[in-house]
Amino acid sequence: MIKPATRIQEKNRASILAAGLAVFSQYGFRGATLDQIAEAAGLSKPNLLYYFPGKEAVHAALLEGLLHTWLDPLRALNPAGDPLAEIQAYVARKLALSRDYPRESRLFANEILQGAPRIEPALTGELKTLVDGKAAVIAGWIAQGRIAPVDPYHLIFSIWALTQHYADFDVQVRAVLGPDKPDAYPAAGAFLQTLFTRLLAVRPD
Amino acid sequence: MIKPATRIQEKNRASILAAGLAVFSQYGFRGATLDQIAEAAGLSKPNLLYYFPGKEAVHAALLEGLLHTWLDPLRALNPAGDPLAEIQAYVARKLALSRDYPRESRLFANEILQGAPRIEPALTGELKTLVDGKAAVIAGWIAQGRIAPVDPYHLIFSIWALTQHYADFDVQVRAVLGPDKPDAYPAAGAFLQTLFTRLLAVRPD
DNA sequence: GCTTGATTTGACCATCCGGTCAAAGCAACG
DNA sequence: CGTTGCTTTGACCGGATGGTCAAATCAAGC
Repeated sequence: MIKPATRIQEKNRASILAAGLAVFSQYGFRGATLDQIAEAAGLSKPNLLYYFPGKEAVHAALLEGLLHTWLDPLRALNPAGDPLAEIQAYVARKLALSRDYPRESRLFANEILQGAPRIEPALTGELKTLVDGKAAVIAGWIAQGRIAPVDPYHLIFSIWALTQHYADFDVQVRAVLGPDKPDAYPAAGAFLQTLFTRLLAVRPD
Repeated sequence: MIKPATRIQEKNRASILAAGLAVFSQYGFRGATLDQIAEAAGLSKPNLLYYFPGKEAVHAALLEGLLHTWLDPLRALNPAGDPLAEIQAYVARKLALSRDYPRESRLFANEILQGAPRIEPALTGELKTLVDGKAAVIAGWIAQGRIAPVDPYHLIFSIWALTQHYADFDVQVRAVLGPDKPDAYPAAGAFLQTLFTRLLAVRPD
């Protein structure tokens, strides 16, 4: 019963989502206008509304696709791996996400900042479940003495905060570092590796 | 030549700013409406516009007052103090700011997220100057071997990111921790103290 | 080339929103 | 009480914005 979605449909839906990402992430939901999105997508406004029933729907489609991508790096944390290496790899993946998909990060940040009116259910559901699971894994590592003791939840928060900061507060980072340092990410990566090593490495004594 | 601002003027201006803070921090600049702000302030819209020339002016007044408050904790970093204690105290002050003034934090975050269209000059000016100065102080401490070597700029970024996260992403933090843990700040404070101690303490060897 | 269904669009609508204005209310002071 | 200047407001305006609709265009199969 599902219509098989022609070539042209896929193409237009894709460019609308791409345009929506660009516009929503820069101006926020209310700040974005359908005309802006339509123009960025190379379509007329009524034509855009032929593919999505409304502004809300474009935004919702973006957020839905986003959450998965965003949680994948955490999902990949392997309980059977070496604890410190696993966490370092997670940090690196998350930082790469900030570097490569800053607009997605800002779209997400905008949503949370406004109180997550559209994805609150996903936070208390999917997100919490996943984090609870991984926090238990980390707590296990700590109990085994394989990493230094820390609150697993706040450890995860710290990874989110530190990595997303470089995407969400990009303008500020750039302003402080000055124009000669156009790319903060190499130094950021090195810093974060140092930070989490010193935080988590079991002291040799 | 300056009019001495009556009691009633001060009161109304104050309640407009309070209302503006509440509304702007929740909905962003474009998402906020003058009617909302006026109602929250207990005034009619034209009456609000009698005290401020426009929406922009209310927002600007809020941001202006904000930057000073926001930078004070960093300004108080004392070059003559004990390095680790100074940084820990800075972290504590900044975290207290997130706890006590979350709306101010979100207002600022909103502005930066949108590309800082209204306070970019302050970022490249006042902010950068202050950070450059304090980064030099930290670099001095490192050169003297009084704290472990780290990139001073990214150290400062990490303090901002970690403390502001608890205000800006409050909804997410709450969603993950669940309803039984209504106040994340005590645990957050302890976690951050541990983190920065392990990051910066000079290893006894 | 004709039919059919998918796609596109110009014109239009209702609502919201920032902002104006003239007039009304009101407090203070002579 | 009357005047003066500060404060408040109902009514209104113009432009932006989300969304609709009927008609036009186009693509594909026959």
